[in-house]
Amino acid sequence: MNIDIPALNTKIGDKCADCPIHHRAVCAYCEKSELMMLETMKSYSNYAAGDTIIMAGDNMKFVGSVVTGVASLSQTMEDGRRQMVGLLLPSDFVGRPGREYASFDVVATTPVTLCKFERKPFEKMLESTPQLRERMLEMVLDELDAAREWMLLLGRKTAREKIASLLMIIGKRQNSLSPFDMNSGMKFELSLTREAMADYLGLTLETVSRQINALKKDGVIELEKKRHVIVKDFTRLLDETGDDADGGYVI
Amino acid sequence: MNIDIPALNTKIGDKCADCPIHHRAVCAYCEKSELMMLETMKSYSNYAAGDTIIMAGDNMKFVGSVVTGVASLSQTMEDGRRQMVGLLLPSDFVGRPGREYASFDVVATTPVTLCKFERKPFEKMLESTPQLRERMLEMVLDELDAAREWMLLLGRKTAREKIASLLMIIGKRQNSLSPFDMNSGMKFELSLTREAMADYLGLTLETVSRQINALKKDGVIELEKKRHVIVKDFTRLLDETGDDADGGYVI
DNA sequence: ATTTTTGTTTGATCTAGATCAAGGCGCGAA
DNA sequence: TTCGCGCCTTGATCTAGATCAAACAAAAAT
Repeated sequence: MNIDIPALNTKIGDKCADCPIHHRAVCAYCEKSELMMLETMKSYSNYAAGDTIIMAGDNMKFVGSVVTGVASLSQTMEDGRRQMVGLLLPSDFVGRPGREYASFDVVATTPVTLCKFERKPFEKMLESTPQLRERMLEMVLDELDAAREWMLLLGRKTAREKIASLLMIIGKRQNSLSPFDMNSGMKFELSLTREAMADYLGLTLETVSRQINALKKDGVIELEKKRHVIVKDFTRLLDETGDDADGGYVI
Repeated sequence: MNIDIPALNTKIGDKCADCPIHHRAVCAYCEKSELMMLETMKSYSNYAAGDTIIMAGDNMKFVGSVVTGVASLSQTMEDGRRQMVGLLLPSDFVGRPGREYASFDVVATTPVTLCKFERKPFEKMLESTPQLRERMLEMVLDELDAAREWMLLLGRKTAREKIASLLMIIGKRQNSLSPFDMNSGMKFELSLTREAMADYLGLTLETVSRQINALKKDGVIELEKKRHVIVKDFTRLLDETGDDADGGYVI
């Protein structure tokens, strides 16, 4: 078997024919689902907000990608301290080919639809499809870079910088914006609770609340309905992240 | 070209015939160096402590692996705040096939010998050698897991837990120990300055100094010559990390 | 052998963010 | 329409770790 899969080169923002989502990676194969179905046994699952999709230590039966909703990748210490180590938005890949057991919890933050493939058949496909493996490697390298950016945030940024960075990342991602447009404002839904944000940023929920309201008071953002953010002053928000003006934020 | 490279399955601790180091990944190809030399143009470089090996933004001319010494992967903010995002010990891979530019600084912490391959030929080899790509993917997945473990440390651990975790990681790695032996003590060289440790842990050097001396006073470790650590009570140190007794620390 | 330089310890003080403690504000259920 | 329950806000207080400031130790450099 050696099928040419042009969709492998799918970039963020391209649409996949089958799934109504922005695919950047693996689920791009859905386009070939008639072909792949046979051996990958694709299926969809829905999860309610708060559901644990995968627990650390679980035997990983499937890999897949997020179709709708937001899930989080997190770690919990025995005494309850929790750290989110990844945010899974639509098009993000879930699971690890070649890994028998999960290292982290995957929890649905909002209602989530997942597009699943059984792991074993997927791994077989991976073996026979060099482009897929290549794409996989590229994807994981991106994740690694993102994780390392996040380490800077966790280790060295102030609470305000952390919040600004989070807003930038989610806003940009949701608006599928390149690093250089939008000098005007942007508007997006922040589908995380204050607690989830705190777990992501290594803060307490009280500090998150205070900092968000401080940014509001300072006229950098506006809030409507608590979860809808309007960035009034984009350049200012970027400043507040503490990052170099040019770089990064392409997650 | 389709050479079988059994060394690809080299595990941590196995010796490579050519380089006098423990290879777990790519440099395992040195075993095949006669064959590969032609197109990969392997070479060695030495760096003094403090030398910048690669700067963020540099055009990456090579990939390679650390043969001797310790290097660090780090990020610096405009105002000088620095966060280490990875520690490169002997056998660790440096660089990113498929990436034109470096995302992070690589700095020699101690004198370092690097085994280098030009990136382009290496990438070509990667294309023609599926096992190599597979190995590469596995390696990057490990790094990603390690980065995420570190995110928990940075976001949620106390200063004391951070120090204990660092000592565990370096000690275990240097002694090539599996997670289950050594109920007695262990001894190792801690080749990082207090400042480097601080940059790694998201602390100040004063706090690092105080916490190390606190662990000494509490009888968990002993110090000889400032950079040589003797872990007196291994179980105790493990406790102090805050981690589950069983898990992880296989970097 | 003596001066620099570079790294480490230790103390005193300060502060960002944590912790503790009420209230408030939707919103779905009854 | 009111009750209850998840979120969110806001205030008061506390504290781990940062910051500031010396002095000390060990290794280079002269």
